[in-house]
This record gives sequence, C-alpha cells and structure tokens, in this order.
Amino acid sequence: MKQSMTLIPTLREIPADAEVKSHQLLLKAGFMRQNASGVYSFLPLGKRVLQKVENIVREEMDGADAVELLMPALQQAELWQESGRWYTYGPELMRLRDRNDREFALGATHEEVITSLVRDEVKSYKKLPLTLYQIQTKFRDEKRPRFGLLRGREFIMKDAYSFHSSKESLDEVYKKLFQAYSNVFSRCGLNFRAVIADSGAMGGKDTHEFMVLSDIGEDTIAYSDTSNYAANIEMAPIVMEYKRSSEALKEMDKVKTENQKTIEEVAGFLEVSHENLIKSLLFKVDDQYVLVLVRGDHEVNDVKLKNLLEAGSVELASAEETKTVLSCPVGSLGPVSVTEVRIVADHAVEAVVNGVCGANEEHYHFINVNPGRDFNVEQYADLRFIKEGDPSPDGSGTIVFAKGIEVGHVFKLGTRYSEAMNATYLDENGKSQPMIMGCYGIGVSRTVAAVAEQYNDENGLVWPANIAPYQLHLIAVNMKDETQAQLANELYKELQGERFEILFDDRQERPGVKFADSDLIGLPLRITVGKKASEGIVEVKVRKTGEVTEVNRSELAGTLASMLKSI
RNA sequence: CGGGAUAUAGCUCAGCUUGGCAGAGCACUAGCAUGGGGUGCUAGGGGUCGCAGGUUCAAUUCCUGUUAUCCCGACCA
Repeated sequence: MKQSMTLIPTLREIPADAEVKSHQLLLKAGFMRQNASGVYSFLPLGKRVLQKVENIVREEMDGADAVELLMPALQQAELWQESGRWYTYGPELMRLRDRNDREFALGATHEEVITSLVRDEVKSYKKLPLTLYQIQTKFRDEKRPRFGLLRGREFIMKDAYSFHSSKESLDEVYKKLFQAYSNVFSRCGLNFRAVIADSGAMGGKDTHEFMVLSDIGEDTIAYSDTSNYAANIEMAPIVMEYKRSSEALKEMDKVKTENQKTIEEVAGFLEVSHENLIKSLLFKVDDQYVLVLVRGDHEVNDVKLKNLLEAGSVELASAEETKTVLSCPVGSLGPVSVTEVRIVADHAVEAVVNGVCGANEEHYHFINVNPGRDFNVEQYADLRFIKEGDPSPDGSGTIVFAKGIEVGHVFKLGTRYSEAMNATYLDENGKSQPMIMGCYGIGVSRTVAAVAEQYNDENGLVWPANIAPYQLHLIAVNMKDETQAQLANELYKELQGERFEILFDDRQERPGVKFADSDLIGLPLRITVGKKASEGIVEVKVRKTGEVTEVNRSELAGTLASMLKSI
C-alpha cells in the first residue's frame, strides 16, 4: 500500500484523554479514533492488526474442530427473558425498542442465541459434540469504560460455545480449546498466564482466564514463585494453618480508644500487632446483613464470601446501614454480644488469642478478646484474600502477585442455559437429556491493545511480525530524487510480487518526518532507499533492535524473508 | 452509581480572576529554499469559545441548569 493512498493520521501530540501507553500510541500512530466513551473506529492500520489477530484465532479454532458462524448483534428480548438474564443482567445490557415497540438487546454475549439455535437444530447424541464460534461485535454498557480498547462499550470478541452429551466430552473439548487459546496468545507474542478463575454461581469446577501480564491490568494474579500455579486472587485458596499461641487467656477488658478507627490507628494506639486485631465488617448479602470477621492484617474476599453463602450479591454495607443495623459507627464494630446478624469468620480469627476488636460503641475497643469464650461464630471458613508470601495452594513455593489484563476465558457452563432454554437431545436410550455446554471467549480488540501495551518503546509501537499491520515499511528518503524514486517504486512492485506485505512511504515529506512516523507505526522491518540508490544498495533496519544492514537489491527479498523469520 | 476535574481551531493549550472585535505552537493550503531523524522563510484558510437559560448597553469571561469526556472508587456471566 502506498502511504499517499491510505489514511494514517499520525499525531504530533498525544490526545489528553489517553492515559495508558496502548491507548496513547494507537491514537498517535493513527490506528484508531474515539467516537464516544468506550467506542472506537478502527482506521486502516488498526483494522489490519485486528484482522491479523482474527485470522490467528480462526486458524487455531478451526484446528480444534470448532466451526465459524455469525449470529446477530441485535437480539430479541424474548430469548433473554427465557434464560432469565433479561432481568438479572442489569443496565450493562444495552436495550432498545423497534418501531413497533418490541424490545431488543444488543448482544453482550450470545449464550441465548446459540442455545436457541442448537436446540432447534440438534436433536440427537449422534450430532454431539459440536463447537461453534463467531467473531463479532459485542455491546456492554460498562459503568466506566477506560484505557481505550481495553475496556470499551463496543468491542470485538471471539466467542465459542460447545455442546456435549457427556462431561468427559466437555473435558476433552475444554482441554483442546485451552491449548488453542495458549497457541493464539503465543502467536500474538504475548507474555501471558492461564489462571484459575471464579466460576461463580454457574458451578462447574474448571474455568481459566488467560491473563496478559501488565502493570495496568485490572486483575491481580496470585502465582507461585516455584511451580506453575496461578490463580485470580479472588480464587486462590488459603492452605496455611494458623497456630494458636500458647499464651494464657486473659480477662476481657474495655478500653477507651478515642478517635482510633482504622486497624492502623488502633494497632498503633494499643501497641499491638495487626495480627492481634480482629477486623469486623458488615456486609449486605442479598437481603440480609452478615458480620464478617478477618484478622487485622487480612482483607475480606467478597467472592469467597459470596460462594460460601451461596449469595446472589455481596456488598459492604454503607456507614449509614451499619449504624442502623448495629447502632455503632464502622470504626468500632466488633462481634462481642452481637445477636442481630449472622457472624462468619475467616479461619485465622479462630487462632487469635487475647485479641482486640471494636466494642460496638464509639471510641471503645475490647482487649483480650478470645473467640469462643467472648463471642460465637456461626461458621469459620476461608474468607480472606491470599497475600504475597503465603504458601502456594498447590503446596510448592510461595505466592507472588502480578497484574493482568484478561484476554481470554474458558468456562465449563454445564446445563445452566440448556435447562433454562430446554435445549435437549435424545441419548442412546431415546431419553431426553439437557446438553452440557462450555463457553470460550477471546477479547480480540482487547488483545490488540494488550500487544500494543507490551510492545512499544520511546519512539512508538514495535509490532511482533505475526500481527504487524504490514511486515515492511519502504521509505524513499527523497522522492524528488529520480534515482531514489525509481528504485523505491521498483522495489515496491518486486516485493509485492514476492508476497510481502509492504507499506510504501511515497509521500513528499522530509526524511525526518518519514522516519519518525515509521518508528511510531512500528512495522518490524524498514527498508530505506537513500544515497546509495544509484549503486542499488538499500538499508534494512530492524525496528525492535535498531540494527541496520546494507543490502544489495538483488539479495533483498531473500534477506528480508530470513530476517522476518528470525524476529 | 459516589467523589474529583475538564470542555476555546484537526491536536496540545493560553485568554476568563478584573466582561469590551478570538489567541499561540503544531497540523492544513500556496510559493520559494531545503532534502538521512518531526527544516526554514513568506502569504493564507479554519472557531456558534460544549449546549440552554439568566444578569448586563455588552458574556468565551459572571450566575443557574444541562450534556459530554477524563480520572479515583464501587461494579464487571
């Protein structure tokens, strides 16, 4: 493609709205433009990268015996009502009405559509398993879109759904797609981990998220420093045992702790360690309030709490609610003599000896509190977030944290949708059974941003060869110099003939402008036609390393081919 | 949804405190020079100062409302 014929609006300055590297560079290098919050146009370069990623996804999915189809983005409300999600999905589902006042949704995901399709078309165990996928635009009215393509309201996703007559078959396809996903992200050049994730109320024991390691990631990954264990921090179970100190139990006492509210303040004021404190938090669990206790140096894990109580929603009660329910400000909460609400506690609390907790009275705490003696707990469970330094749940090594961007998710759905929507098949005995399902997503546009996030330097983007919008950037230093212009034009045609993907900067621009734009766009190899054009010699520069070689035009195609292979 | 901030040319931003014809740099157009890392000079084009209302002889500037965008938090099958 000649640069004079396409649209690559590079910017000299970074738009003020862009915060993270990938967002800034994709805008600056002219790959995309924002339309509304979380809504973007892909310009020609952006579109090409997107297509590269899509094609890798297609190859790997097809290789795993998944078949592509395309479902509507515009979906009738009835389907969502059938699964129940019309009422539970919330405002994140974009809803609209047609001219006849019928209700629709813009697809946030496609479980309903695919389940209804397969229900109608597949009736026999002989047609199973079946794995279908699509690459499509999804709509989610995010509360807070941010970071450019990383969290948009309209984005491109590959979603796949598998249907089975047995758990074993689901396991098999899950494993195959897990491998396909690893291949996709490896081929995109990403540094990623597959981590154990939350399966939530959907049940099913296996679900993994594919996380690209990045400081701007919105999820925290807890992984072992020695084994390959990795889990979303929400999920990592605590395996350590808490030893009770052998200290003699002392008499409980109420002490004045004027204006000491936080764990930090109270521990400092009473000169005790955080581990000796019992932190009490009031949660609203569905319609009930529950007092949750963890040790002062620990944090409540709301996902574990939610799973333990089999709740639909779990949120911290507000200060006002707390005051109403326990008639006490949040800084002085404690479990002693509390009968109004259920009390659950993390295992670590059970081992606290002569601890400190709020006295349910402003400015007062209890000291020498002992669980069992001074207050009762309905249930002890694993309720806290894992910490760095904790033993790894798989028994080998200790836990370290990293931030991750979720780019893929594989999930064993089970029969949640097939049962709700009556997607059944007849088994070998002629008996009707609900189909067992799996679902598998890849955030395609998010993957593009994740790569941009990992591959850049101070001069701009540095695309891995596999997904670069073009492989080669051909530059004529001076298009007014006839020798240079002619050689560049000839090389452009020759290299195209050799099936290279090539962007030719044929603009009448200053060399400095061309070089700067070239670095910014970040194609893997740059061919510069300059002073030595008359001798048939050009320069080849590797974007990533900056390494430059002079090459005779007769050897150019061969040299480029082998260089592309090596990067 | 709670808290904070911003909105003036395609981009980055001044001007507003103290009301009086709309500004700069970059980008764009034309010309001349230049031609290996965002070049120089000259001459131009481009804005309903987010929108609506109010105060005023006069509002980009003051007041009220509203919308959009960004940030922090909560949320995220």
